[in-house]
Amino acid sequence: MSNKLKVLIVEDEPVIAENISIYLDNNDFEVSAIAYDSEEAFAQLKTNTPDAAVLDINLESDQDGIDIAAYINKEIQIPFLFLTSYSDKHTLDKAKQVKPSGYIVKPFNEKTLLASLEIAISNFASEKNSSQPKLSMEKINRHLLSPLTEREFEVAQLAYNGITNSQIAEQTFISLNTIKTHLKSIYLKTEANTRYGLIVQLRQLMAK
Amino acid sequence: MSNKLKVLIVEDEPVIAENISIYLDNNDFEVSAIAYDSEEAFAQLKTNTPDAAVLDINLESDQDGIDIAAYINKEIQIPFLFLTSYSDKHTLDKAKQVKPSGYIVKPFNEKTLLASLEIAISNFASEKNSSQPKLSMEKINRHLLSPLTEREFEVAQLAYNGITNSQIAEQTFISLNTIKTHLKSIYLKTEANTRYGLIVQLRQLMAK
DNA sequence: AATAAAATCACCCCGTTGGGGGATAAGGTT
DNA sequence: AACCTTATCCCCCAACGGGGTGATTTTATT
Repeated sequence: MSNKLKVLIVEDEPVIAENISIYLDNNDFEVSAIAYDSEEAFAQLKTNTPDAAVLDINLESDQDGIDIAAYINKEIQIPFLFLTSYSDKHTLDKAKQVKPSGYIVKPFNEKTLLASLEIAISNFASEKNSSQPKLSMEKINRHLLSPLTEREFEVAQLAYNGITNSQIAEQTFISLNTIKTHLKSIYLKTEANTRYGLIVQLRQLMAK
Repeated sequence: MSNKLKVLIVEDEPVIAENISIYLDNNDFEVSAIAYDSEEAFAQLKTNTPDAAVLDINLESDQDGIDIAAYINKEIQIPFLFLTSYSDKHTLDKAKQVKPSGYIVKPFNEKTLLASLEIAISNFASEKNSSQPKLSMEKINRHLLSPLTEREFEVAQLAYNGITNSQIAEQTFISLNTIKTHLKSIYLKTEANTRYGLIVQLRQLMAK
């Protein structure tokens, strides 16, 4: 089995599509398919889901590349780049709405395409993993008048993951009473006064 | 006051830097500064913080563009692109670690630079706003055996924001008992059994 | 018009949680 | 040695939240 990353190319110009395909093939990517129109693109996305996509915006169908991108965001969730001749304000504004990983304007440096693809896939993967955005003690303490101590942070983390005081006590091999003591101190410092208030507070501090 | 977006250029080749600068200036960006080495880059980032940065990787200083990117991530938090001649595996792998918004290889299409900058800034802004990631009823229900009703979702949202049942009751003009009833139903459907368990659950469902 | 689903409300009970104290031991600093 | 912070633990108690059970009204849907 190959561990090459599969890329779908959506490009209505056969010559260009073929070029891209060959270039990707020669550089450690596997082209899962070339779609010359949106119908083919949707079909490929469903049945032969790639790891990423390179999308032309102007296609000779009623649905353009941005529609495909919207579909990807809603149903497939893979990173994608736009590769197009148009970079006027209107097109760009529409492109922004679907949050592409990159936007390359033709004529383009093929190395830019490769590099952008790699970065896009890498960023996307690390974002997925950070779905459980680990709390950073540094970051949180930066926003608190009085910083959390290590133990307190540890308890806060466990509470953040939605477990009860007894479970926290078990996992840390600390008495339940001590957990409560730590939590009291945490509440003082974070100005929270409920456990769920704390979770919300931590979420917000991490987002700053 | 100008509402143009300020961009810092870090590029050790004066000719190229100047070119980029002029091009950006002519296209609705304001070049906050050109830094020819990392020291200047750090200084500019601190004292004249831009909205985005274009970074060359290979600089003639001991610190390269990736170091600058790391600094940006840690201290400044703005989007940035790499614009460089090198796209070998090693450089790319190092670049991946700092999660650039884009990676453009020289020689480059200037329109690609512009478009990439716009997209980068737009994506970054919308990510920041999603710090308060609004819950999507669609997205959550997609992962539940039995979907939340509208009222239930509304209550879940309020709970997600860390307020008490009484406060939820006040805000929705519903009796406290009814809030509790809705919550019971929500717990059944989400398989949570505490309010904070629910918050964690919702966070995870939204991340999928 | 009949039926199902959703929304509204009530009461009881108990467990966890949160806030009030108070206390001792370990580690680091001056 | 004196001092401060951190970490550990205990008890009490009120309050909020979660679970059980039941019931009525409103809104869709057929």
